[in-house]
Amino acid sequence: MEKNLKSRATINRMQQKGLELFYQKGYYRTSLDDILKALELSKGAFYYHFQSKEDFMISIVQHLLFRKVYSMLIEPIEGKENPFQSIELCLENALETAEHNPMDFGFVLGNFMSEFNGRNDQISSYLNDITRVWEVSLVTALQKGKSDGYLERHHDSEGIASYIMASYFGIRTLMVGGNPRMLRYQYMQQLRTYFKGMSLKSTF
Amino acid sequence: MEKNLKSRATINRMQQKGLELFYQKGYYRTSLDDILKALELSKGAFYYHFQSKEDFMISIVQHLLFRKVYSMLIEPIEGKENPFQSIELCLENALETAEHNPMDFGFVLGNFMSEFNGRNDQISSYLNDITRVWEVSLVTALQKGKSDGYLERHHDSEGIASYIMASYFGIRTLMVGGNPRMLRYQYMQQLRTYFKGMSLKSTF
DNA sequence: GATAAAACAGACCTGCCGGTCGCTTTACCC
DNA sequence: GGGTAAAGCGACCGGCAGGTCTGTTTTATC
Repeated sequence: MEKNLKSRATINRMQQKGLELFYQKGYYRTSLDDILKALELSKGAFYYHFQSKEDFMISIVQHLLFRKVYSMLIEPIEGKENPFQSIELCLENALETAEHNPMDFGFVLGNFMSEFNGRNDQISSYLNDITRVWEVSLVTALQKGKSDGYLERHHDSEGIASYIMASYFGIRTLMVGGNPRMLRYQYMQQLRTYFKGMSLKSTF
Repeated sequence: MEKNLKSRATINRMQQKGLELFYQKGYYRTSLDDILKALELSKGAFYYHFQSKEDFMISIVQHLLFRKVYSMLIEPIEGKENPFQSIELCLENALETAEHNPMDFGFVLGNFMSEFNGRNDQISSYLNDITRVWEVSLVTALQKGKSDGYLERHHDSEGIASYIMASYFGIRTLMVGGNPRMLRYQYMQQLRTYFKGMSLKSTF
């Protein structure tokens, strides 16, 4: 294998397993040895590719985590006609995936945010960047919805976006300890009620 | 001072400072030495009163944390007439307190839930107990609201309660990294919109 | 003021964690 | 196929964490 390719492959394996274990056990409770043992790699290999555990985490956030959030929550609503319908479908899918995941520990982004908030400003900052991209995507969809006549102009797109995000963050936390199936159903039902009150064209 | 009283006083000081630091830095990142140093107490004192760090945390959850959640989120809505109005006011107050707290790290209960979910079943269980008490209180208020003609009977009280809780969990997470003042305003605005769609007697 | 229990002090143990460093192996190039 | 740099190895280090244990101080009781 080409050297550069091998390097990238190793880095990728480390990031993948790192995200997996950090998500499962939390960043601070997961040691590098845990990750390296699972990959059958050594400390030397790790510190050849990364400067520190923190640097490693940042690379995971910026690459893997961002892509994960993007493909799951942002991309599915980009450029769609009806914002309410597309957001609803997108969240429904996200919750369904979580529900059927026997190893679900909540919303990755949300977990990391509460783990790093106030503890590590740099990582928090990168996590907030992702949140902001999601927010922008929701606001854009809602604004477009106004142009296309799905939503009255007087509504606050930013406010709606924040509310949607907050509710999703929260329901994912609740789903871990509660009945995921029921909570997903209840959540979608209430989200529809919420949307219905603002929607012009009744597609419900 | 009477012995038993002194014991209780020390235990209380430990729990208070423990909750404070666990909230600020997280449970796993806070060492017993951190807590004991802040209190000018020794390991001997700690292990005289508690069996382990975990035992200590459980006592904090069951006593301090429960009371905190109860007085802030449950008691204010108990026995009130208009459920929407009382819930709205209660959450408004909670968010305002958070907003003006320069050392805000999010919703205590939510942070602990995402820290312990999947890592420590026992503590998670106690945290979920608190969540459930909150849920029951919301459902009760909503059911009473149906009797008193504030809410149509066909609405799903449990679903509404879950949705309210989820949104609060989430907005508190977002407030740490974002603009708390704006987020609080947006949240309350959207909560009112959500309630408005279900409310019979228009008190808004 | 002697006594016994309660309350606390703090040195110490063991294990782990992030990080270092000198060395070996692997892959490419001429 | 020997040289060279990338890639990887793993023993080791210092620090700190939870927890133990022995000894000391405080407090109530007689």
